[in-house]
Amino acid sequence: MMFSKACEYGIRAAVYIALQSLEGKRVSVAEIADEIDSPVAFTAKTLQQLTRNNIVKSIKGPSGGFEIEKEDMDSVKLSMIVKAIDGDGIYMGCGLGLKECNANQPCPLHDKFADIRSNLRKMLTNTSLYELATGLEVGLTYLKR
Amino acid sequence: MMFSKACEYGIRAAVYIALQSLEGKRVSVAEIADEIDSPVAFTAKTLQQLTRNNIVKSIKGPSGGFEIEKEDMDSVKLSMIVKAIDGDGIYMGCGLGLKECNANQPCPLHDKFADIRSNLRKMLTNTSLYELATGLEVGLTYLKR
DNA sequence: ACAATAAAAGACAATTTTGTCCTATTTAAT
DNA sequence: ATTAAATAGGACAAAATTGTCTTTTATTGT
Repeated sequence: MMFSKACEYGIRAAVYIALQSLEGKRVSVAEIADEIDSPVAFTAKTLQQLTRNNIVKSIKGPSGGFEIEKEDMDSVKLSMIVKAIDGDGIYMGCGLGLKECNANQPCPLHDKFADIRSNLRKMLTNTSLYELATGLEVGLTYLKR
Repeated sequence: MMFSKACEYGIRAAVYIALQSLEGKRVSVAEIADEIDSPVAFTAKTLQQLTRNNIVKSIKGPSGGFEIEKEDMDSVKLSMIVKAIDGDGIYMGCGLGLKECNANQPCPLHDKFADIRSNLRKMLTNTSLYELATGLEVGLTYLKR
């Protein structure tokens, strides 16, 4: 709706990886896809984007899988995941798709959107994977259904 | 970015139609597409959706075209256009794509998104075509570039 | 009645997104 | 060294979105 499917899967996957990493567990794509209810192969592709962007760490071979260092969890923000997969158009681009839309030459929605996009940008840049993972850990939030 | 291309064109087209209707002018698809810088045939399709939803009025034949009654302009809200083309998922659905995401079983972003989506919904349901068209009329906003 | 004009409708094409499958590469364990 | 387990990468397929083109329908003006 707001993000692409790939981005939705990417965020859910990252949160699940973080959750498991908090408990010192490394997870496979198969397990991730199962736990976040997403297509395995497609999720694998999406995870590749995240590893290339150093958002999650992948280890090949037996007992390999995905993980996120505990000390990185706090510095990895949602905005980094979204940007890696969808780009920053959601919170940077014009709501009506104009190339040149700014305070000087605003589209009719420019001012109306300003606050919303600003809040969205702030939320995404301030929310860390750690925060999301701990919410899950405590059993307050869910990744499927 | 936020809306589909069809929806972007739809909004821009509706605003342009409203602007011209304010001056008592009826406009053709060709003129609309030219003025909002969009593909003609595709814009025509999108306009069909708006006419079916009684958001704009279309008149066939010579000196026909699209228009919006002045008295309707104020009651036509952005949310109606968006809903007619993209559905209401942007401001009603879950940010992470979960089917069942609510206060009881929230996704990790549910609370973080609550305000943003609520503001977006309010903005869309409160903003009328009249308001947008008059901004254009005064020369404060733009529909292309 | 006829010709011209404009939207409606439908078939088709291109592109992007979403998704699958097979092979290659890396690594751990025996 | 060999085998097995895991991600990486590439080719392909399906579906959705975006876009074009042609024909039909309605309406106006002559």
